[in-house]
Amino acid sequence: MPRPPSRYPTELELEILKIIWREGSLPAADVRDKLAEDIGRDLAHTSVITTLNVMTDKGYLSRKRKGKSFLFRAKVRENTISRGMIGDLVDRVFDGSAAAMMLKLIESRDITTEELQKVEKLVQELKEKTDSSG
Amino acid sequence: MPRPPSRYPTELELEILKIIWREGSLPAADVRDKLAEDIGRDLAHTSVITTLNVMTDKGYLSRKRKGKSFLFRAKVRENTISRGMIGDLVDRVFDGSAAAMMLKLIESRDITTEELQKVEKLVQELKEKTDSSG
DNA sequence: TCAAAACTTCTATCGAAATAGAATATAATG
DNA sequence: CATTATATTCTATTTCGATAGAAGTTTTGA
Repeated sequence: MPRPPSRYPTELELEILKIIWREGSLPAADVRDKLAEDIGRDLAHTSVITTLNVMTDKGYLSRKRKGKSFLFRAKVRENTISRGMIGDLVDRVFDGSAAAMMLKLIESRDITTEELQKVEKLVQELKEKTDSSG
Repeated sequence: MPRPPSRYPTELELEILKIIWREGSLPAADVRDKLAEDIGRDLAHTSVITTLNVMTDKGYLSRKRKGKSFLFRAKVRENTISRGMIGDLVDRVFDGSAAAMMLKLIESRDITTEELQKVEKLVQELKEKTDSSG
C-alpha cells in the first residue's frame, strides 16, 4: 500500500486556506502575492494554480470564472478544518482523550494569564451546562 | 522543491513508537506481532524491519544486537514527541496561540465532567504559580 | 559439515505532495 | 485581424512514506 492521501490540508494547502478565509475569494495571482508577502513563500504562478486546482479537486475550494481568470473561494469552514485537525491529533497521540491533550498543552506551552482566564471562564460555563443538562 | 520530510513521526512510526514506549525494547518480530494484535496492522516482517531502520536513521530509535537479531529501543521520549506534535499544530493552525487551541478543543470535543475537573484543577494551580512568581 | 531456519539488507513499486515549464487558449489592442 | 499579453492546462521531476520480495548472512541442528 502506498502512502494514503492526507485526511487534512497539507502545509501549503493550509496556508492557502488561511489566506482565502481571511480575504474572501481571490484569483490565483492574489493568492500568490499573499503567500509571498505573508509567509515569504515565493512560488511560480503555475505552481499556485496547480495547487489551487488540486485543492478544488479535494473539495477544499470552489472555482468560478470571473472575466478571464478564476476566483477561488473556500468551500470548507475554518472551524471544520481546525476541529478536524485537532481531533485527528487527539485520536492519534492521545488515544481520543481530549482532556489528556489539554493537560499536556497546559503544562507544556506558555500561556498568558489573560488566556488562562479565558480558559477558566469557558471551563466554568461548560461545567454549568453539564450540571443542568447532562 | 519536492515534498519535505515530516518533522514528526508519521502515522505508522507513531504506532510503533507507542508500542515501544509501552513495552520497552523489542525485536522486530515482536513489534510486528503487536502491530497486528493492537491495531490490526498486518505487515510483512520485512516491512516492519524497513520501517524500524528508517526510524533508527531518523533518530527515533536505537538498535542493539541481541543474539541473532536486533533490539529496538526508543531514543525519544513520549513527552517530547507529544509536545512537539501539539506545538506544531498550535503553530500551524492557531498561529502559535495555545489558548486559542484550547478554547477550540474545549468547545468542540466531548469532555467528561471528571476530565473537566482535572483541567480546572490544573488551571487553578497554574494561576497560583503565575501569581506568585511571574 | 551441510542444509534448514531465522534474520537482515537491498532494491523496487506506487501514489502523494511540492513545484514549475511548455503548450495552449483567450482576451485585448493597435 | 494579427500580435501581444495574460491565464490556464498538461506534463514532468523529485523526494517521502508505505510496503514487501529477492538475495545475502548468520545460526543451529542432524
